[in-house]
Amino acid sequence: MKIEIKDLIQDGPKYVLPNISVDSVIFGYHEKELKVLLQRPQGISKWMLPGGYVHRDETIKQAAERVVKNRTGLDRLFLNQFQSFGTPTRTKDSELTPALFAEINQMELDENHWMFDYFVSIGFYSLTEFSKVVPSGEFYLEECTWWNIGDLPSLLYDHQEIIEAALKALRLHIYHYPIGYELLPEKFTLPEIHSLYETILDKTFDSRNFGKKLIATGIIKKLDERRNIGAHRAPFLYVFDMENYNQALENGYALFV
Amino acid sequence: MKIEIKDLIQDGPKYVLPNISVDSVIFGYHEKELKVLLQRPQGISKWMLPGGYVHRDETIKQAAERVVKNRTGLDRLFLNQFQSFGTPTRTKDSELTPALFAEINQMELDENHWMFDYFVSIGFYSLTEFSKVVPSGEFYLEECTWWNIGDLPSLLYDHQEIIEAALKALRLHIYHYPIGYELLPEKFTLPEIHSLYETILDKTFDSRNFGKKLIATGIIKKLDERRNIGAHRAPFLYVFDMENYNQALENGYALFV
DNA sequence: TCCTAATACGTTATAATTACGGAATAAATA
DNA sequence: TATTTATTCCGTAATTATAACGTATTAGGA
Repeated sequence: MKIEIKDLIQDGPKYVLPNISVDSVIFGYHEKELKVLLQRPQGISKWMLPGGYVHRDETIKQAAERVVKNRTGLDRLFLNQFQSFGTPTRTKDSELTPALFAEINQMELDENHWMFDYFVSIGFYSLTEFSKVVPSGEFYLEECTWWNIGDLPSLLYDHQEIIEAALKALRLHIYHYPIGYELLPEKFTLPEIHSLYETILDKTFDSRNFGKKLIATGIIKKLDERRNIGAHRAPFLYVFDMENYNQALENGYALFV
Repeated sequence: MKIEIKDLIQDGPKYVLPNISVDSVIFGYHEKELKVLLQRPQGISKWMLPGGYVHRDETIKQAAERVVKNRTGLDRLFLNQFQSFGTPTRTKDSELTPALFAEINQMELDENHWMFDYFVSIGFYSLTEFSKVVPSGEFYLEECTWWNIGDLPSLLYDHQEIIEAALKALRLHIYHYPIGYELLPEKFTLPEIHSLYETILDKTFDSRNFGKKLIATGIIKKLDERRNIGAHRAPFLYVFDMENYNQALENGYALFV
């Protein structure tokens, strides 16, 4: 169900749950850089996470999926709830006031408008294949682009804190569950998946030991093909063994200690 | 701030956030059994987790602390947010209907009463020292007691699922962070903390190796005292080294692989 | 043909973990 | 007083996992 923005502003709680939002930290991986998708609303200098309200007929996870799909176009997602944020003042900001919001939307709205109330936000993070994503905003957004994780702009509300918590959760996740299926092409090389892990964890691993351990887990299978990478020895291609991969997602495993 | 129940039922959203609740899984440990504190409302056959609403001037964590304090009397708590639950139908129950609720409270209230709307619940779990707790209900509760984790009664809503998720989160937590400070007496023996870990993880550990490893982490210190346990060799007493313990809470550590 | 930079494969040294033998101890019992 | 029993406590050997590193292979380019 698509809700008209004017209706939403005026009668929000008729369509969505008041005082609850979902915010998504969308991670992308590209050329050995970990990135986050951020958006900037009209008339505001600060950036924020893609977020939205929960429709009365959907689950919180479906709400997060809808938000991510609107920004990335992707719906086959690795999506993970990691933490909820609830402090009475977390969405107060001196720049983004009800008055400014009213002016931008050319409407009258009072100080206690429902959108400026105490909001508890459920945080999700997702990992997406950077190259498949077409960042797209909505009419109320001026920009929607990727930012390197190490070089973020000034953020609205407590969104800096949310990103940090998401990154921490992602890194903890990697120690127990495999990743890569959503981030790498179907066929990939050992150095590619090696770089992926190094980038996300911001650590280096001995490539010889890394490959040995990863193969030992059984989650990847070697193919009888190589990829031509130009002026160097052609590396073998691998694919994920989805049976073992999914089992590791279910039961967990330890790739590093 | 204490809110009168009649006011809450009639004008809830004036005092608390609508559509949001906090539910607490309160774990207790006693005689090698892991227990959960549950309550049963008047006129209902099913049991439920202690839960409550979020006051407009408190954080979600403070709300959870208030709930736990009301049920256990304890305020020095190990309290951990682990997951939020949000499905439109999660708080529909054929037994606990608005009509029954109205009858119990001797009030008129319609089908769409705010308390029976779609609620998103933020789940917290806490570990408490069983012996210090005095389970106490409120006037609308008929019972409030401990249940063994392996032998739970029939539960209201999705509370069975919430308990399972809490236990999973607790067990994952133990692999990375120390526990015991809230659960054991100030001075405890190696066999005592050994049993605690075995009970919570539902696994056995070699007592000789367990002790060696735990001492090696530096989070406990041996005293020059023994505890008289009757007909057997008196075990040495230990205390937590709070500096190392808190550092392990901050940075994490691996006691088991 | 040789050089360079990357992948691929293997071996060894070190560290961590697990398994287990057996002494010490406190109190009840014969 | 000696024996039994259940438990704590200390140490060591065997096994396994991890980390460190050496070197062969291979593609393109100088």
